[in-house]
Amino acid sequence: MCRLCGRRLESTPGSDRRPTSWASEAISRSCPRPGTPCRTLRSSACLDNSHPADEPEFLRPGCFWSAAQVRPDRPGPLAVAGYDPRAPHRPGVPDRREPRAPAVTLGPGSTASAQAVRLREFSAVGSPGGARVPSEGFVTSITHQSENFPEWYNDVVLKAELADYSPVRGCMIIRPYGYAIWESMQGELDRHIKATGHSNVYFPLFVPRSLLEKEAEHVEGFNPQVAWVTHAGGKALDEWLAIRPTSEAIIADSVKDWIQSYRDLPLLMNIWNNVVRWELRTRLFLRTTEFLWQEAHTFHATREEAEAEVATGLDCYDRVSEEWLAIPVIKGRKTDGEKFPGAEFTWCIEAMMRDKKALQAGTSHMLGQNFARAAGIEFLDRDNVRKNPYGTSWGFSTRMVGATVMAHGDDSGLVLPPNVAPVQVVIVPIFRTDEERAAVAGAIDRLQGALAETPEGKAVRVKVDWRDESPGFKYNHWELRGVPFRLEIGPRDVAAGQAIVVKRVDRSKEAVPLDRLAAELPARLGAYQAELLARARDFRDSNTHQVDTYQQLKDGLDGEGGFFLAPWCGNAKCEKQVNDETGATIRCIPFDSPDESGKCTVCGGSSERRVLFARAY
RNA sequence: CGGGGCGUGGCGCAGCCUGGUAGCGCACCUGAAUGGGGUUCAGGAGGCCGAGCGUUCGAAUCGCUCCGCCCCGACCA
Repeated sequence: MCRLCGRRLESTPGSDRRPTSWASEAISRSCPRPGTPCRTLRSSACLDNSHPADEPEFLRPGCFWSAAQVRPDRPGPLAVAGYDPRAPHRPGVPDRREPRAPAVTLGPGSTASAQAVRLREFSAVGSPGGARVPSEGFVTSITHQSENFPEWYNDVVLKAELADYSPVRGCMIIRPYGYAIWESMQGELDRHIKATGHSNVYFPLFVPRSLLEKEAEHVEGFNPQVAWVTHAGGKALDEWLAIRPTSEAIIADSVKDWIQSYRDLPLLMNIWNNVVRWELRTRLFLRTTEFLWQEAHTFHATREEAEAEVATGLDCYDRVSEEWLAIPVIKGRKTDGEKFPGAEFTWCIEAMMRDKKALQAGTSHMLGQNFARAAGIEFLDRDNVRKNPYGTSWGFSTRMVGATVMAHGDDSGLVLPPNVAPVQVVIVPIFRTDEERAAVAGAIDRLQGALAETPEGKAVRVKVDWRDESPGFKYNHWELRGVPFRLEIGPRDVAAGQAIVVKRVDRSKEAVPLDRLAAELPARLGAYQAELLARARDFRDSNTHQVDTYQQLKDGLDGEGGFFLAPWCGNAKCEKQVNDETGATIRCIPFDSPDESGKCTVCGGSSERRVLFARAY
């Protein structure tokens, strides 16, 4: 019922596609006054001209969002993302919203569930209400990894304040602490990209439909995931605008006038932006409807040069991943079934998370002449022949924040590599009286002064936690946030001229003289960074297995899990069978897997090398 | 889309059967003590009980309709 005019709002059949909760409400609550364009909204008012003053701000004519979300020319307003008007309607597509993690309270947890965990822990050590055994783990309201890894992940991302859910389904809000982590890896990758000769540029958010549809395989691959703007300025657009799912199409079109001669090549560009891909199933950072990333786009005169560029891109990712995020990766080539729509081939890096599942950490695509040809880009080569340039594109996204969480975290929360940690060292002062406080503060001031003038000039990101909370509370607070080192400085330490240095990753404690601490911290952070990488590499290697029969592969996947290197004949049918029957996919054909003749794990046909099978995110 | 369940302060829940204008824990604010692994005590602020319509003197509670969410299945990847 329209709350303004009282007309009944009727349900519209076929409203099973639900891009957002409120848009779906709009769809199913259209107000069918005959002959009157009617825009009905979540407020359950029918917003026709008779009561325009009540229109929500964001629905007034001229407002972009009103245009994007509502179609006045249809009884059921349909600006439906992922909706291909040419496709037959498919009923029965379910609403697959990722379940929200049970929201949680921060801080000293005593929510019901936290208490349940606490009770469980007490009973686990056999002394309900008795003294806690420190090594038995902390009282915490984070789900244990071994209990339910996805829930652990959600708990950590929310409680460490990396991100939050948004009012729009599938989208996320990146909070300051999470954004700082993103900025760190973004900065590092940007340095690599520039060092390899690329320039940052910007292209529009909107892609005219005709451009997106020029490359046939590309359209087909992306169409189901594209969000369309159908209205703007209060009226229907003659040509729909896609909200970019990626920018190949618009870039290829835009640069065609820039490239006339081989002298204009190579053209090496990079964009930092957001893209939208309508996902049915989303997870914070790992797969969101809108995400932030970098996409490099290059054009070259020769195939060889373009192929070298694909390697350059992958190399940037490999280095950022290993050197900055301490995540070891396996480089390889995607199978044809997994490659980018419109590419000739796709290279990738794959990483192992602590639940032994794989995560695609970055991809680099050889576009060949596909997009150039579709967009009509031609240049005159040395030999005075007009040719289409060869293109590449490569992308690295906020998903890597999730990868960092899942590659290093433990039951106490995040474990961050120092390079990306927004806070590398947290100092927790301990005192009772004002005199003690003053003494501790003095020691901390001197330490901070010394840190500011480290010989290497390398600033250490230090935070002193003076909040009026108990020390134990602060320990847990910063452990949850993955801070690599904690310094405890109390009266006893000031007297002894030392600080207690606690490593987050193994919680080891060590007394270090205050006068050496500042000089040593950078090296300790460096060692910590290396230790995390080594730890992750050990974990991955010890969970990577060679298997030769399908039975072994299935047993392995269902058993302890991990990565499985197995022979494959190259046939897509075998690939699909494994996926259908085990849920695993071929993550890549690793570059470092040696030539080795064998029999395909699935069909027994001849295989030239082993490929990497795993269940993946 | 089929079957089941659930919507009550920020979060987790009780109250509903047997209508009388809302309560608990955590989080939040204030004060004091405490402070070397999630510290106590005291005081305080915060809720049109998912929405609409009905029944009634009176609805969180009863009835109808709608909306949203979760689980299982099917579908998709």
